[in-house]
Amino acid sequence: MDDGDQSDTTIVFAGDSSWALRSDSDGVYFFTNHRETSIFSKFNWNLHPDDQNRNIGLYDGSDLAGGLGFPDVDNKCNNSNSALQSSDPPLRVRSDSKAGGTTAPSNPSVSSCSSEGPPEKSTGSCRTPPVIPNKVRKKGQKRVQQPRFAFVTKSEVDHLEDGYRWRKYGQKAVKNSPFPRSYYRCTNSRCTVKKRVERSSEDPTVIITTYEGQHCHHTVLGFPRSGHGVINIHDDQNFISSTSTTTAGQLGAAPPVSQLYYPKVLHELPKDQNPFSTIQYNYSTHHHQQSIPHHEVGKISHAVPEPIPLQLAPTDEGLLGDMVPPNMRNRS
DNA sequence: CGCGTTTGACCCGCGC
DNA sequence: GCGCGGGTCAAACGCG
Repeated sequence: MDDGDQSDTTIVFAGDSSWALRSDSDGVYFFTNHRETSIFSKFNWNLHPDDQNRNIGLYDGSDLAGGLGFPDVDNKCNNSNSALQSSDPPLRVRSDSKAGGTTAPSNPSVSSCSSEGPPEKSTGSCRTPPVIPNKVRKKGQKRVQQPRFAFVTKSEVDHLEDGYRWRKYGQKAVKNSPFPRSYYRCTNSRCTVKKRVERSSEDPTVIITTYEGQHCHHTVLGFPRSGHGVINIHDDQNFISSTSTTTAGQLGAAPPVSQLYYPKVLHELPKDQNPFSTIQYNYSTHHHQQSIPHHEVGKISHAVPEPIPLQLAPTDEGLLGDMVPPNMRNRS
């Protein structure tokens, strides 16, 4: 059984503002239309410039590094991206003796990851130093974080394969939730990307994966693989999110890897049939859906027959059938 | 032995 | 100032 063969994903661009967000789902990035493009570009979403309707291809099949929400390989560990620089998190350095250096780097950004700084003990992380001492940080200076976004994914497996290797560095109990939150770093020594994985307390079938930062390297395992994708953008003045449904199980020869790279086409579902309306509602008060035109779909998909939204691959049914919202069952 | 996970401790920001 | 919750560290441990 390919766990994770099927999942349904809501992609939320959470704010790259301060940490003082009440929750990730409240993370708001203030988008205007052109800034949407900008933000997508940050993550190297392959926006088609002629796409006037904010349709987004997950990747164009030629860009191995351009997986869903992941950057192209252009040494972003150096953070040449000025936008990232501006939002570089003044990551903390433990001020206790264990942390070793408490000296603030001349450049508080993570840009030094590629060359200087003592290699981290086990991961060789490019956090050089890994964090900035808060005691050095100017008083009142808000801790900012890198651009981040979250995938809200229906899945039984907590850790969704996304083509990158992650090292878990922490786990915390989440208040008002029986499910812990796990913290991961990219194992690439030059990569600063982190992600948090937690299961929704409201819907245990929902995995919330929050990515922070940009990968500066290729995926492993030859990601992304062939896929099929449409992202439907929902936005209001203060918010942008997107939704796609995915399936990997229908790919047959494809290993049970990332759901993220096997998005189904999500047709324009009536709102009352949208199984994720509840989830989306957490982020936005209203949506409008748009689908990638067929010619765009063709550019980014092959090998996957056009699925019906939320249709389960046969082998998925036993495991995931219960995850299908009642209003979406018996649709095939 | 290297790599990844676990887990308790620690630090910080924030609200009261 | 204190308590709480979130995020991180790092020693210990497990596994291949």
